[in-house]
Amino acid sequence: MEDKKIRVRFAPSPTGMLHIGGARTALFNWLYARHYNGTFVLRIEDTDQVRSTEEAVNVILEGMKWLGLDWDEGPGKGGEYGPYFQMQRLPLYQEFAEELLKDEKAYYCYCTREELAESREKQVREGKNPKYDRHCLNLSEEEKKRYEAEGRKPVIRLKIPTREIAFNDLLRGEVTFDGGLLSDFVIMKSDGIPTYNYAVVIDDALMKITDVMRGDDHISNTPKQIVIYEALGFDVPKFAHIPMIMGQDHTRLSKRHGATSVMEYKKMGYIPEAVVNYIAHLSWSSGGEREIFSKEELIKEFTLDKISRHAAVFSMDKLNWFNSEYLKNMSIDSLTEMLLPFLKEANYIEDEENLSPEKNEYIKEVVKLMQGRIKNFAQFVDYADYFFVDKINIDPQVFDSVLSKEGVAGILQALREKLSVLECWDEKSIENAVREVASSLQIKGGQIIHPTRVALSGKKVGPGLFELMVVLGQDKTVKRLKEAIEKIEEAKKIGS
RNA sequence: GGCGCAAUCGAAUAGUGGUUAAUUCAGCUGGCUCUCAAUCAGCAAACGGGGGUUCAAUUCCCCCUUGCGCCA
Repeated sequence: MEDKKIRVRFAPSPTGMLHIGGARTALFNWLYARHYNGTFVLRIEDTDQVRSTEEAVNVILEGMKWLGLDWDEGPGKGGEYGPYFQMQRLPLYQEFAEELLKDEKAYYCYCTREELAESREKQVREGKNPKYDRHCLNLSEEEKKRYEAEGRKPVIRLKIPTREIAFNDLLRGEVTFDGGLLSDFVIMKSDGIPTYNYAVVIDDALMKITDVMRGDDHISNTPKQIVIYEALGFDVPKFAHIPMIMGQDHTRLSKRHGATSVMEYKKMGYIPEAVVNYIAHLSWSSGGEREIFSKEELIKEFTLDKISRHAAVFSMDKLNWFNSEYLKNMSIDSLTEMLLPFLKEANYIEDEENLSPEKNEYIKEVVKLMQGRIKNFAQFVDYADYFFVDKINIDPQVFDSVLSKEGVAGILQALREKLSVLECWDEKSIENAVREVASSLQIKGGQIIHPTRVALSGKKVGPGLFELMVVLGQDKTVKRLKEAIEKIEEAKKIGS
């Protein structure tokens, strides 16, 4: 059985976004399947009818696709163990529940919420650990009829054996639980919908899943599931419980920690390969010192023994580092192409499909200046705005600290005069011109360069000034110098 | 509350029964430079506590603590 082909699955609930933790679980399963030439199944656990939406299903599929995690069986793919949506598998759960009832491994329970609460309170009062009191375990047919006549709808509970339940976790070794402490939990609700722990077993068993890799928040669910596997005579799969991902404050990752949905990273302009590369390194490492790996390399390197057992903290800093590494190593052409949707979104360009060759060339020049300076595309939009808008925005604080200094207007004026008649608009000529102005005014280069940068870009930081001016062009440079001078004069008037 | 899982610099990970406990990110200092970024050089920074086992424990075992999770 060791050489049986590996089958793993990712089984998200479509109740929201595909979040970072889910994506990492999906990734580990995917890497594991690809490494061992196994099968990666995607199953949608949509039995939570209140919270599940079709929209959320699409968002999850979209996220998986964006990350490049393709599934062999599942939505849109089919497969011989379908359907892959739990709500389409309801008859299956019913069928096996009946088998359990017949074998007396499960039983109908008619207890009401109130009765259960009362029993629980009583047990707590007596200092016991509350669990279902098995009131309905041996109901006679008459008692059942009487309850039904009262209009009660039964649930189905599983009979938990009083013995030790153990399993061998691939990452943690043997984990044991005392079955006597477990309650006879509900497997089928009164509306015919299976509960999580039950449905997951039926599906994993019928889908012939060999290795269940999931978050370690499921460790405590595992003994319950094992009871079902055994009650039904199914092969128990291997389990590997991977550590969870926490936020900076070491609590479960949630909206409070900023972006937790993978699609938000797309929106912010992260590269999917970088995101994959980073989340692969949460609780996993190659063992060596290299951290940058392509997907193919990750597949090659990925094995269970390199997964650590403790929770990892998500770090935006590290993600940013991964992303800028990818950014730095990308060609200007592909970088530009990936950037276009963001420029469109920001209204910097009209139509990303039909760009004029000149405009395209211009964007590439800007990209050259910004590559190595940005962590993601959203930041590009922010840092490079002045290349795309007509009127630049100068932060009042920046204006005060740089442009309203004594003598700045005169400096910019001198520079404007020089540059407006400059014959040759290349980096060298511009630099010469700027330095000449500086020396004729007997000031240092920096004293002219810094205010000029603010005048042209509205920012104190950015690319080298001369290359910036080359890309911006002579007309705009001169125009913005003029506008800055006017602004300074205006501010003075108001001030005095 | 019961049960379970975990524990190495701020973060992610290496690592070993005897080591100067390593690397990356972040931080700090300096070089380069018109700023920022990049880059280069350097600095700082950790084995949660207590018992064992052992000549020796960060490493193996137990307890505690703390964190997280599941159930209630």
